[in-house]
Amino acid sequence: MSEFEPAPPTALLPFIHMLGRRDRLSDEEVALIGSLPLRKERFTSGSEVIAEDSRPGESCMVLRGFAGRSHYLKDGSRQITALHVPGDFVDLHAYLLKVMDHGVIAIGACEVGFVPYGSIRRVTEENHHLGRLFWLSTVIDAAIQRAWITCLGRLSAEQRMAHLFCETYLRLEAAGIASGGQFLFPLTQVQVADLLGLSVVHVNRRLQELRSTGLVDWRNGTISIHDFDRLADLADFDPTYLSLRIEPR
Amino acid sequence: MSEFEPAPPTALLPFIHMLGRRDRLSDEEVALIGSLPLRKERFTSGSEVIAEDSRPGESCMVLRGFAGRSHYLKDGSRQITALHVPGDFVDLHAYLLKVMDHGVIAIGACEVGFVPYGSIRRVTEENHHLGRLFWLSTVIDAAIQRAWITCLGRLSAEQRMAHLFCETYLRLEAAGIASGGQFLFPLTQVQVADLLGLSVVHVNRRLQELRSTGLVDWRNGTISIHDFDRLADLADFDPTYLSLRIEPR
DNA sequence: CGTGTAGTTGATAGTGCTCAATTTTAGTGG
DNA sequence: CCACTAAAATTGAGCACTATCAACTACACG
Repeated sequence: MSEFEPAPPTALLPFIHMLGRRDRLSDEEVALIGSLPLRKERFTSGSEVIAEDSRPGESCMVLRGFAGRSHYLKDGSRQITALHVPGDFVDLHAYLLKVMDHGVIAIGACEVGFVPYGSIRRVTEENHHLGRLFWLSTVIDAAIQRAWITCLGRLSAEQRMAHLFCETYLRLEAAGIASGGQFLFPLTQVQVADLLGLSVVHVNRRLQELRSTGLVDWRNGTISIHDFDRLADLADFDPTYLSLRIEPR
Repeated sequence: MSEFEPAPPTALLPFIHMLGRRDRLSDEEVALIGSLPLRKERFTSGSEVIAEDSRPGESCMVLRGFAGRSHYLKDGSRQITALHVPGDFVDLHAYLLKVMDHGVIAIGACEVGFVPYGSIRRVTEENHHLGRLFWLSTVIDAAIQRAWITCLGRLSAEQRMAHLFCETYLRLEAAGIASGGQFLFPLTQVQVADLLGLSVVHVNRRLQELRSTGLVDWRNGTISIHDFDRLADLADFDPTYLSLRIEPR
């Protein structure tokens, strides 16, 4: 980073880190991202960050902790359609969609930053490359969602859980906040059930089975992956869809 | 359309129609879309339009028929993660992702148009509004995928099928090629099973049940929805996620 | 020490899968 | 136009995976 550019706010580092794993960023671009006005807010687990069917005027980004996208059905059941980690510009989608087709909720304690649409527009029009990187971030979200569709459609409960653990680890690593196969994972089993389209009881039982393989453990809000390769193999996990390669975009 | 602008090629009308259901397009923008070079190609059912793991240099758009995104698993099973209808700019995603994390296949006989990345870049940089609309098209894809995640995670087999029928009808209507509750649907039951994450046998049995409700029928490659509202109610279908509203984007 | 949440266990039922066979439909060449 | 063939749709039987319901335990917090 040039000594003449001010350092971006610490809160934005995971986002910059995440983009930096996908393409080169110029100093000017880093500064431009740093210039985004950011309204920070904290949420307790389960609370609503953005309401379904609302029309927000800002997009939100996860700064610390986890957030998710939630869909409620008529019968009261719920599906969490995405899990977002620090650095994810979660609601860039609504910048274009205008109306929320889903809610955004905090999963575990979570700090979120809100960026007004006007600033997003200014930055993307001012710098085409950055505009494409913002676009890229939504398109990576879509790729992750496709992987989840395959996961829910064709994998067993045990495989789905293993897949979630593999993916979450790599994404946290890409955001620069996990290494050595360990990461904080402050979800309840109910939340994991809603992520994986399973019942809590079944999540509990398959988790015990996964533990007994020795490949991975999840206790007290921490996941430890003891053998990533074999876990990935079990889950049919192929990280291509995370686009973790530096490419000119 | 201004009498001084040349009409866009017929092949692009579904795309223009689809965008026109989401925002107003100026004559100039329609002309700019019409200026995109389009290499057309036909595919027979099941053939590969774009290979998984490849690095294409053009994005493809469905002109006629259906296309889908496919994921193959190690054990040979397959999940189709998206169904695309005429007007869908399917592989705008790869414009940013660079490497295909999935394949694109023809579902039924299908005509596809290929647009080189250079032209996409030119158009989106030349006209910021059109750039946002291209972005929007990928973000709507993502919204549809989220709805599918909920569908696979929380709905019964019968509901999933009903949901697919409701969604496909509205999308075809938005592309200007379906009305009156009827549309061509040249999929095999195997393909529907791979879309819904079910076995063929089960698709067949639930389909018979759906038929017996009288709400919908699917025979000889044609779907007839006899009571959309009740079918949508059965499927817990809410079209919000399709963004079928004209908004300044 | 009481209360609430999260995690765990048992028992039972249901939904959807697999395997295997049969019927129907569509396409092909004679 | 018919016989032949392959693909698609359908049916039956048995089984596996996952859900539901209802307790019960463990732990954190005031």
